Amino acid sequence: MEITRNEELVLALLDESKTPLSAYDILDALRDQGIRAPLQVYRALNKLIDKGAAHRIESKNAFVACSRHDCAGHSTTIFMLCTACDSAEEFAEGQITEALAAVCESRDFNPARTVIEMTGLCKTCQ
Amino acid sequence: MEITRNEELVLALLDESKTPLSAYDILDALRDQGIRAPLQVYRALNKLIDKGAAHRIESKNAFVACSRHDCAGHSTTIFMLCTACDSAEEFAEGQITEALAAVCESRDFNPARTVIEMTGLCKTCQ
DNA sequence: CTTCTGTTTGTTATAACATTACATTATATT
DNA sequence: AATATAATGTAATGTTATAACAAACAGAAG
Repeated sequence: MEITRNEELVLALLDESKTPLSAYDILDALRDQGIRAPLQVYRALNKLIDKGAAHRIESKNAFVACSRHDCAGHSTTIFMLCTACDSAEEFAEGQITEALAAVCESRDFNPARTVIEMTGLCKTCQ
Repeated sequence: MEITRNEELVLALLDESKTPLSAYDILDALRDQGIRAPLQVYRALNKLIDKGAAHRIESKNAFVACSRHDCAGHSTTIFMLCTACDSAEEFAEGQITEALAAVCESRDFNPARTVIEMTGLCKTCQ
């Protein structure tokens, strides 16, 4: 799957950023480079998310580049979001992925997407 | 802690509803009963959430009544959200709560709030 | 009872986030 | 070149959430 110019711009920006960016942050940052409307940003973000190259942080309405190899893979992503420095640390944890899978099994739920987000203070900020 | 009139209206509506409601759904439903502006709804919702009487579903920007005794208690709430019937099933699972606590411990993260939401097909709909 | 204080309420306006609809351009295949 | 498909641009609009301020209310202190 090819990456388009707009996707490339958005992904590069997310990659450089130390914190999650809102769609409108992205729009503002890329006006020079020809991004003029929200839709251009949302389209690029959605494609990137489909490809596993970016994630949406639901509890912030914001977006980050995927920090792992390629999150299309099948373990559940967990985010630790710091309210002080606004950092977003991404990781996976086999035990939790499995525990959730077991719960779905036992309750006959067929999950398409799982969101795990913890908000609080990171190591540095507490 | 007293419950105010607006909180009562909003909570009663959420309690009756089989599915999560957006703030504007609530606003529309309660116009007759004197709710006229978004802020009245958001204020009530925030209070209810603080009291553990309601939850916000981050991945839907919607709200539900707490279906358990009183979620101020300290296990993490998990939601299973069905994309077909729009149901939201709430529950807790000790193993997952503990596994997340362990991860926080090991990474020196101090969590204030944890969101776990699984979106997919419920038992009935799949 | 009345003054003070803090909380809840109401209202308007506006900010922040996201999508619909439609016209256009690019690409790739036949 | 003709056609089909995907990507892009633009304007308008829809949806979600908060800021700022004024007013009403309730309880405590004098």
